[in-house]
Amino acid sequence: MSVALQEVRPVAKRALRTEAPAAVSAPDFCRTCALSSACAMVGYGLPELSPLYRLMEHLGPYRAGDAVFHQGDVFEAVYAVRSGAVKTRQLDKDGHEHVLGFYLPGEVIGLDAIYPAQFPCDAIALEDAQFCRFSFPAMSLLATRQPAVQKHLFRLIGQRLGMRQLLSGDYSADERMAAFLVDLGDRYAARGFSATQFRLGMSRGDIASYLCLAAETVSRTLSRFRSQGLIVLRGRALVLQQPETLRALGKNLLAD
Amino acid sequence: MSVALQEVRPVAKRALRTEAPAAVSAPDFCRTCALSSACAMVGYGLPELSPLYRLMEHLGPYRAGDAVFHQGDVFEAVYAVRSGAVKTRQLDKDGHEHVLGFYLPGEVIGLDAIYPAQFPCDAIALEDAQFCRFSFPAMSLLATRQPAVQKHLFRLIGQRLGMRQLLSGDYSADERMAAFLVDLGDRYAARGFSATQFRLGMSRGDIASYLCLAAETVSRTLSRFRSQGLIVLRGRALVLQQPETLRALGKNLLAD
DNA sequence: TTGCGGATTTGATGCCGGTCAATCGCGGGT
DNA sequence: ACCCGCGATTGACCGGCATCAAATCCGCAA
Repeated sequence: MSVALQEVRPVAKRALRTEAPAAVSAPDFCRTCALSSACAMVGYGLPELSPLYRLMEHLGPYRAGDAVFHQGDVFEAVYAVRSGAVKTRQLDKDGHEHVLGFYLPGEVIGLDAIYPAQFPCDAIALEDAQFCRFSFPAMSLLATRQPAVQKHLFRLIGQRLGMRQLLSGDYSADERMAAFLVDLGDRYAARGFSATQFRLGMSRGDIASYLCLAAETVSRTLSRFRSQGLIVLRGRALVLQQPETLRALGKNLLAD
Repeated sequence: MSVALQEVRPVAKRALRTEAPAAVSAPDFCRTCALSSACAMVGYGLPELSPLYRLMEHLGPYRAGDAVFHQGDVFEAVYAVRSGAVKTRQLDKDGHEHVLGFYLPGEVIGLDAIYPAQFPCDAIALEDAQFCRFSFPAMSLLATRQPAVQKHLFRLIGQRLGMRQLLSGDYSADERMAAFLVDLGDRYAARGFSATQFRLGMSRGDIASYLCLAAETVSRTLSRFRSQGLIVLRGRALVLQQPETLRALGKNLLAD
């Protein structure tokens, strides 16, 4: 069975180095990264950008359970996932965990720390993972010189905002679960993987926290989806058998 | 009894006109506006900004129930509330309304439309209201030349993002309601009004939709808060009698 | 002032999903 | 291969909030 999350690793090993501006031969990973446009601005021989050459650096590998940054850390950079999978989570004042999001290769973590300039959450690797770290001051500066980068940043932030708004409605467990699965599939597809076969990198408890449900409800809902033939599920390996039925179920939570 | 929302109107009538760059005599309203820094960049005699003189224009007055913009409209501008109060709402694919937010004088609407460049919601005046409209392309351009404006924009967007994340947790009706009241008070205070005495400009149904509760639950919760001495409520006129108790109740939903 | 319609409050009832608890299954380490 | 332990599943039960319904309040206009 396909294991999408793991297929990324070999590719990521030959990812772009800022010191080696191998423009044309940028690896597959970078082509699908959400920050590729900012990245492309670096190392393409624009003299006025030379102070920004150190905009990006590589981080990792991290092991499952490691934190990339912690709640309360000063915000100095955003992170693009190069390989692996990550969750962000908040500990509330009573110590309860709330998962804010999951991030796949090519996606960007940390944008919600712009205000108030410190991270509102921990970022925890769900499996072995690597990252590209982008200094945010440097990126802001780049944005003032390259309107395309500024536009891209606005876009990335706005995207997260829209997603959050949807999740804050009052929806049933079925709607949330269906939308979650379809959204994951769509995001895998956007990064070049299968939209219907992938591995859930996170525990049932993480999913539950993200969707504001109990872990038992997640489990029950998935079991029912399976008995209805909507999905095939063995452990964390998932196949969406009827993605359009699921999409219809979650339509109010999905953009478009 | 103090009626904060209405006290804004007389002030707003002498608000800044772009055609009359009366720098020093900017009225009280502009001093507390969330976009004042961007506004201040305009009309302060910086020659290189001359093409941006038309960045801002006045809109209104609108009547209660009027829409400032509609779901699906192309995103070309953001709007600062000059007077009155506004809600933004989304109609889902089944036609059910979901209130996304309420906006007081000095606050900014429309930032969540940056991506995908169209408004995800209607903006509806809750009472008579006036606005300042800021062309977003012009403001983006200004941001590339004035890093302070760019920073401010990032900050405003990030602020909304943080607020959304909180509301998407699973909290009880009491927590949501208490946090809602305290947040409103804090926001009035930030704009120079009383933090403990104000008028609820929106219906119970609007509050319910915003907090993902039923209107009856909102009513019952408020009644209980009243019987516990936490608030005094007559119709839509509200006094927070024990703001710190309320703040403690809603602590997990409130920033800081 | 009176009368109307919508908003709000209050009550009765039911359901979805949370909680508690027991069992099962799988993966890792020895 | 065999445990061991945590994650996942399944069942039983319960509670908070939605829903349905009815009464009351309030603003507005004639």
